Amino acid sequence: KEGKLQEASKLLNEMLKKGYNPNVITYNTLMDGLCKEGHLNEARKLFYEMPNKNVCLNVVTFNVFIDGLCKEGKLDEARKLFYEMPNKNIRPDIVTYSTFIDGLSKEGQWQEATKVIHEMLDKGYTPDVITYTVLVDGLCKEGKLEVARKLLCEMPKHNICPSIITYNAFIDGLCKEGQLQDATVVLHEMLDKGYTPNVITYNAIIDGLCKEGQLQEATKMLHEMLDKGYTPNVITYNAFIDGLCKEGKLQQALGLLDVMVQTGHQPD
RNA sequence: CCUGACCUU
Repeated sequence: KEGKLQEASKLLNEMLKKGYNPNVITYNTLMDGLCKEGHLNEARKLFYEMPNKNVCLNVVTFNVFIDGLCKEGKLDEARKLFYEMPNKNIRPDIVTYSTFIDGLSKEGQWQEATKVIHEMLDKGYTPDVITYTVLVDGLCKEGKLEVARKLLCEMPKHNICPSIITYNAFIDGLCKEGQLQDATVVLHEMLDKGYTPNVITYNAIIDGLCKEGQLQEATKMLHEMLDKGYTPNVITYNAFIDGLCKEGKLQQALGLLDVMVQTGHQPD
């Protein structure tokens, strides 16, 4: 989690040499780190080496690797693994389903995603807040805002509380469709229900406003954010700078770049 | 002791 994968890999080799037996958790932990640092090939090597070292793969091994593959755009390989799991006597769990459905929806494979969702429900798995969020986000990005809204509203009926991330996904969807007034309505619904928005909530709205050319409104939002004690991040500034550039306000954009640097935010 | 969801270009 500190990104020191070389050191971690060295330790694994040392363990093997000294005759300690790494277990499935050792391998899963390392594979996850490797995937997240973009060393998918190294992770794959471990995945196929585990049986030779007499370590049994478990559902987390598959979950980690399927997620890594999806995030690197290797959906075909992820799919193969997903469908192979039953042959290895490993049942996909709710994490496997959410991970794979997220991967499919991010690649626009909505047909297959729907099939997998039905399989999941047929097998009696109960979607959790993350499964719902994956779906809300995917639907929003497909422009199916009303379906997403319906799902969001149904969650409490199934005793699942939307999280801040669920709301953020929906608010972002509304903003991207230009439904900014609705986005602020949802924001206030959130506040009424006692949720605390975060920088991502504000960024989604600021970006939406900037893209609509409502820069003065966006500025107001930024100040609301600051007043409430939230710190803008590099994405906040980027969204703003992009909005200013697209409105031809290059002087202001450059000015904001200065503010950014002076407030200790590293431009990327 | 390990795994899944949200924001800019």
